[in-house]
Amino acid sequence: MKYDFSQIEPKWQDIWSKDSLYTAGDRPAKDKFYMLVMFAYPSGDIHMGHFRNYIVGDAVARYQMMRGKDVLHPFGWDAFGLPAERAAIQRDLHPDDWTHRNIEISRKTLMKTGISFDWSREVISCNPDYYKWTQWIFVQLFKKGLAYRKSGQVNWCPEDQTVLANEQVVDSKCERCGTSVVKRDLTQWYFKITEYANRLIDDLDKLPDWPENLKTIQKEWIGRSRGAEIDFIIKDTGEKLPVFTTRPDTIYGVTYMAIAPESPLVDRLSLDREHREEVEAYRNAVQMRSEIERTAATGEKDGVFTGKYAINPYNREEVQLWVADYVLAGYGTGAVMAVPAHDSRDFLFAKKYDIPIKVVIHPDHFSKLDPATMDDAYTGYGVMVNSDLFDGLEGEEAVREVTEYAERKGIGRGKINYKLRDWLISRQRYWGAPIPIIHCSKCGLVPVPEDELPVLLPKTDNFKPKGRSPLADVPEFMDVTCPQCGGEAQRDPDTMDTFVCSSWYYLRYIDPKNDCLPFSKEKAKAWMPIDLYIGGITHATGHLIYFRFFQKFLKDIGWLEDDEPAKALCNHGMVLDVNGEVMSKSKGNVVSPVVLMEKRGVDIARLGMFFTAPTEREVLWSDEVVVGIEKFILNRFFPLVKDFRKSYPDLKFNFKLDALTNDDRRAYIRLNQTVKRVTDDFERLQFNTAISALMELTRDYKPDKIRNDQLNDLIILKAIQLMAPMAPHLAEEMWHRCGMQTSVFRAQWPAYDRNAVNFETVVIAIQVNGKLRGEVSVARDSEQDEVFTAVMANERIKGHLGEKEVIKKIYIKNRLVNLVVK
RNA sequence: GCCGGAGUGGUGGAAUGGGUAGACACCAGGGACUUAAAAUCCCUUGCACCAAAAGGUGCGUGCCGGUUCGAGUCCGGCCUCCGGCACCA
Repeated sequence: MKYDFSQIEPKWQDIWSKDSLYTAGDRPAKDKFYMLVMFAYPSGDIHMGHFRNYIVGDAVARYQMMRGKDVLHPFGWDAFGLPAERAAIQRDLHPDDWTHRNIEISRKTLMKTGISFDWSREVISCNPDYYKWTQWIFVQLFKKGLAYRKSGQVNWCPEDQTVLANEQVVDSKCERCGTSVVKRDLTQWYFKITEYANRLIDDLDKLPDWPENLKTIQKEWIGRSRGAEIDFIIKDTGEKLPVFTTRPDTIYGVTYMAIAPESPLVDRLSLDREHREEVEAYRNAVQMRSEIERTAATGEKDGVFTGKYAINPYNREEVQLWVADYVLAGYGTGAVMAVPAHDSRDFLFAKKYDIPIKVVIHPDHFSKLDPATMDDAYTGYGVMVNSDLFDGLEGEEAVREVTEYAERKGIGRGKINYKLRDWLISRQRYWGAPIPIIHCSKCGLVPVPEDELPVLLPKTDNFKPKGRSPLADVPEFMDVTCPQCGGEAQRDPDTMDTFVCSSWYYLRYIDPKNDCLPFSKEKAKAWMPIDLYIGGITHATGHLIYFRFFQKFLKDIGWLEDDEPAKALCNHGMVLDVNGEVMSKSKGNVVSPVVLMEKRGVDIARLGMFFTAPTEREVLWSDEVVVGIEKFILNRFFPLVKDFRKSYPDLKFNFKLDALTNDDRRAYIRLNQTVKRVTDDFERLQFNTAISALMELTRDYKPDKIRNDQLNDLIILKAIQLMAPMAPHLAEEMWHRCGMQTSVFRAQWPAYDRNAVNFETVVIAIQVNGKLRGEVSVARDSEQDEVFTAVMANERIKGHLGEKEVIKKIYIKNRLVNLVVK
């Protein structure tokens, strides 16, 4: 019996499409399930990693469909951005042409995989009907003061000739091209994501179905720390010098202060000539150092004395004011109070420059620290000493008291700081959504009126990167009149980071054709939140934070109801080559799913992927992975249809166990066990074990022993249903060969008969002193006494017991017996 | 350095609330069918040892200890690998 996938697959794909099997309604009529897979870059045809991502989503979508849910399972293209633009330039094509052409190719490939995407909702982020709303969201952010311009040091990629967000810089290199980034002083657009830092951390607790490790990564990235800001005073100028500290309880141990070299504070110090020269020389030297050199935490600390002093507001003590490389300009206030006795970095620095070390915390009431013998700082909490009226206070209480004192005296305040920086979203590239702002010399920054959106990206030949925005050299784009005063004005020449486009696509899917709104609130209310979101962990600190931020913002301005966009998140493992290496074009080790699909069929490829490892684990892919599963499908599973007896049983019927022969009863119980196992496995996305359960069912199914025709047919039909989410074409074909008229995906997911998941007899393990010594077969749920009688009759057990005394008997029903002997 | 996660046969992996470790596969070996091969089917397959055999014994989930009648699973201490953060005051 031949499984002719090349004929079967297109046949069903065609029928499913004609029957609109995957088309979701505007509002779900019953229980809904929003199944989302990550937005795809159309920078090349799809590869094994995409394939894996999408088949997992597909299996879930189909399973939920069969469970009777209304399923929304959309797909779309993250079509703006560097990868697409770079690919286009390499081929000497316009990004617009190349992107759309490539989407065509990739879409065709995807359609061949039979994935249940609702293509009627496809979204392409570089099309004006989409980026109109990306711009609309920008305007909303701008109106709330959450989109703003500021100047400062930014990361610049010399290769891509554009600025990058913090999240796009990995190990001081451009995440995309690997070029070392440099710092530049530029005025750029930012989204004030820091405003949401607290909620972005706290709301993680509302997400029990997100992976723990991902939540930890996000928490650390946002990096919340609680402490206090304390105002020191610069002697002579009298200027306030606020510093952030998590340890106000060490305030009396401050022996110097340090300012970041880049900090503008340094310029305002009015240094004497000698010190000014030294400080400037130091600042220049620091500028020359590479980012890597500077951030190597193990590296030497160095700095230069400014000749100035700062006054500690608690004890009026004057301490030296230094400029030091280890202080970061971008965190806190760009200056620190240094407590060498209780901070390791300050300790190293003080040792190097012979600055006093003053102990103000003792670990407890009995031990004392001696600065002369310390070889590192003591950084734990302890008892405050040498601290005036605070002496004797301990730990967090000490922190609280010192902070409250500052607030009372107006010399400081409690403060929470974050590592998270605002999100730099402007790019000096062509291929992105134009920033909808007009620069007017009279009115300043004026947002493009909403009824004039979108600001169309002109299809110019002037798109190559050159270090400044290509659009700046397109006068017909740049020159406009100011919407407020009507005077001559200029458009903003920058485009938005693609991560902006991909921060709200999940909402556009809900209402993809809406001309008047980004999406309808009612439809969003009906479909949101996303029930399961599947994608790689690579987006942990980027997209997966950004899209949570957008959700919260849109909720705040009344467009959404939930704090969080996605209830559950699944990170699938990577697909590597046989040697465990990442597949990449440059290495030439990319395995395309297309070749495999053409050779063995989509469903075999899918099952091979599912069977080889659980979803979250990485997979070393080779074609051998499909060998076992292919044999199973071709020789065992597909041929089940020829054993079908056309009795057409009611799929909801539960047999009475007494009415069945022994063999039939066993087969019936086996079936119900399998339904239960596969259902449980689907709930936790463990497709590998679902497949092995079906293999066992098939192995144990012996048609010549089954007397009851309805039972026989029930087994076959339910096995097909259980297989359907993973191997849709195969299952649909088998379903119809058994004479079923409607789609297997419209049939209800099998329920199991609760009275028939256990056999009447169980095999119980017999242990002596915890060691397995034999087995005994007894009736299910037997009482302790009967079981022990059987155990004691066992010859092998007798041998092990010998003359010894049984001092304890343990009986776990239906599992084991343990005899403790002496 | 800090924070997560993981270490199970030759390989991919099972074991879902402490309860028969190795399900289901791959690979390998043996056999059947065949003129032969492929395909297919059947058997063996954690390691070591004892036995002619039936079978039995010991060891075994990274290492060392603990709790328990019983530990892959819980606790403590290490080792290795992977991921994240990395001068964040």
